[in-house]
Amino acid sequence: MHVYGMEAGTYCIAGRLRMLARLITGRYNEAFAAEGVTFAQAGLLMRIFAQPGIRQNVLARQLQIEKSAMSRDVQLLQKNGWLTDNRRKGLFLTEAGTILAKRCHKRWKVLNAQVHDELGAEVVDGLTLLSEKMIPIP
Amino acid sequence: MHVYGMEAGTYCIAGRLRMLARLITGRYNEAFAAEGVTFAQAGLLMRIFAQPGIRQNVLARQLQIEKSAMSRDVQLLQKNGWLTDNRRKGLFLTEAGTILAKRCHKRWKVLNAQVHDELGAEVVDGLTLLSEKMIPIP
DNA sequence: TACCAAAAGTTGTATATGCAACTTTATAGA
DNA sequence: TCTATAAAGTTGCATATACAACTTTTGGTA
Repeated sequence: MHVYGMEAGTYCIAGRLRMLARLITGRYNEAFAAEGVTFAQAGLLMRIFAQPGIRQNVLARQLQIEKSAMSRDVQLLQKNGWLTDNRRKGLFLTEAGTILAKRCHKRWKVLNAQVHDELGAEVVDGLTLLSEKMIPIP
Repeated sequence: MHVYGMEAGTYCIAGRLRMLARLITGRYNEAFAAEGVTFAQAGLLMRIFAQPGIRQNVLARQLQIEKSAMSRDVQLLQKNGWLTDNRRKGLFLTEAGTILAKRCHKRWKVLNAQVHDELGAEVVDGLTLLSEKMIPIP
């Protein structure tokens, strides 16, 4: 077997996904940094805005993240005064949280369009379909 | 504005990518666990097999991970006796490392085909093209 | 109401990763 | 050869995440 026999085959799709995820996450984080939040925080704020009263476990399922990670993220939002203090009855934004969610949404729209262009509609649509297929209850 | 006005728009492509990356990474890790290595370690072993003498910084660029993360991953491989001890002259596999790389490659082939089927050729090809476009020097 | 089991949420621990500062190695030019 | 600079590699630190154990809440039933 010659030296390069394995080369063409050694990529892992997982690696590709992770690499792209890192790059794109960086872009989102840069954009949301202007609002003083991370990509993850902005995403949560926007989702809670859209689905007030949503439970952590539902969000965790939608976003496919650990409930423990969700718990900590939510605690952070509350510490910043963006959530009401009745967390365990469902998640609701405060005034400040609502304002911030709207500001994030504006930035999101611009950036998402950019990224959509860069990645190409096929890939994005493919990813979207996959996500929907893989999430039990969106 | 009604409550669900923002809902359709709150997903972030970054989130989709990260979610899928988590899911798929889990699959690879499960498969490689039978060889006692993680997905990341297996990937490195296979790449060093294919490109003996490669430098850490080149690998880091190819995989788009931090050079610091690469340094630590490489140290781990060496601690396990899979790399020769001339790390700074380029990376070379030991006998044990070579054997393991080949075993990993067998598993990789099976799993990659499975994942390829599940995700669909369009998405995988799309991701592959993107990766190649985004990596400065493959 | 009282109790039990399941679901939801929290916390501890280990590991992974990004960023920045630092050290070591390589390279070009006097 | 010697030196200055850049490149490569390492380490420290902060944060993110997975997994597991634990606590709290919920919902059904006697």
